Amino acid sequence: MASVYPPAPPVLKGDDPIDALLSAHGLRRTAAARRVLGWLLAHPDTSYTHAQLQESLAGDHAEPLDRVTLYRLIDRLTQVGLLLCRVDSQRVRRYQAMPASVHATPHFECQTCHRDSPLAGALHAVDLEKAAQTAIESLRALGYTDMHLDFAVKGVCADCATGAASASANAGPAA
Amino acid sequence: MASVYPPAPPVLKGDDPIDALLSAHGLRRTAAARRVLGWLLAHPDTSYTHAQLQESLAGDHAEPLDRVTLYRLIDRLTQVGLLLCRVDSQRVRRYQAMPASVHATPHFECQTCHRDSPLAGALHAVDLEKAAQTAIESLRALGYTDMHLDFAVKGVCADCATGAASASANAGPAA
DNA sequence: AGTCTAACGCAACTTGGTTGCATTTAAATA
DNA sequence: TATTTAAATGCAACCAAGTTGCGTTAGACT
Repeated sequence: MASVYPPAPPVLKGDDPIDALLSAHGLRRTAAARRVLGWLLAHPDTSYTHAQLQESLAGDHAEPLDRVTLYRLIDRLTQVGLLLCRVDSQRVRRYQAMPASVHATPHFECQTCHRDSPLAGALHAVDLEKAAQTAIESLRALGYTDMHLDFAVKGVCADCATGAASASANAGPAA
Repeated sequence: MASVYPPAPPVLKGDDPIDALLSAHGLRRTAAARRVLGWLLAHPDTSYTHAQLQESLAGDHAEPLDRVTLYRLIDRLTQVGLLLCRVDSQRVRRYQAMPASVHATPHFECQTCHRDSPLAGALHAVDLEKAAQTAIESLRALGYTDMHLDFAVKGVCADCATGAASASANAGPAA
């Protein structure tokens, strides 16, 4: 079948950026992995719980994707650094496609829709990072290890505070 | 019996600082409340899980203090502002006697012994607080609500990094 | 002393997450 | 291309942290 269209590599197998990412991190290119990573990459800057992910993925296609498989898949993606995992104030884990720079960069995290956005201008981000790095270095000199900066303004964003809140609070900003 | 020593009020009932705190916050002075709040006030700057608290309290006295009672007691103490509650990276809640100022004050949190100490000198705390407050104000002007600053350097402190780690990791720095 | 309600304590339940194990399948190799 | 083999899947059972319901105990306020 494929031989009828000889030199047409419109979407070459290894070309797909998601497949490439998976392989580059030593993971297999399975249907589940493609769906999860693809979905999270398509919805950056927002974090989702295991339950939200399962629901969103089930909504798209038919097959609901096993609970445990999703847990393990998420674990693997997180371990290789493709996902970022945070624990929210309700103590559930939220996952997000790994942003370019999270650590030491001031963010705003909306506690309702769970979007997060960098606080570039407002607060002098660069100065803060520098000050923080200095602090971390001096602590390291004292024997402290494994340090990272945890810096965020948390609250409810304007969208959620007005009226979109009810919708966002329930299902997350999936749509 | 008591009338034999007429004017001697060595430890007047209302005088106990813990009882005073409880009453001042509209809580009853029960044995359990006294034990929990007393213990946490005696071990400031460190956060404890429900399980650690239950164990520590059982160690002191005899009666083990019911699981659910402790959960509800901790909730009440937190709601009235006597305790501070955080969720750690293992997604379990950790409680601590409310420090004078937590919000907007840079802290170091040891992920092993769960002591936390202010980062006063290292990083220009005052400048940071000011910058952060400015950022928060400008966000508020945009319609953002319920904001607070979440600012900490997390890592492993020198004590835990060297050798005390094993002991601390298991039971916390209770002793 | 008597009343009223907060706090207690037991049992049952829920939620988010994990473990064991047999089956499937991507990918390395023959 | 067929064979091998270890990673990934999916089901069931399990676990820990936390919650809910409800009858009982005991502070606190008259």
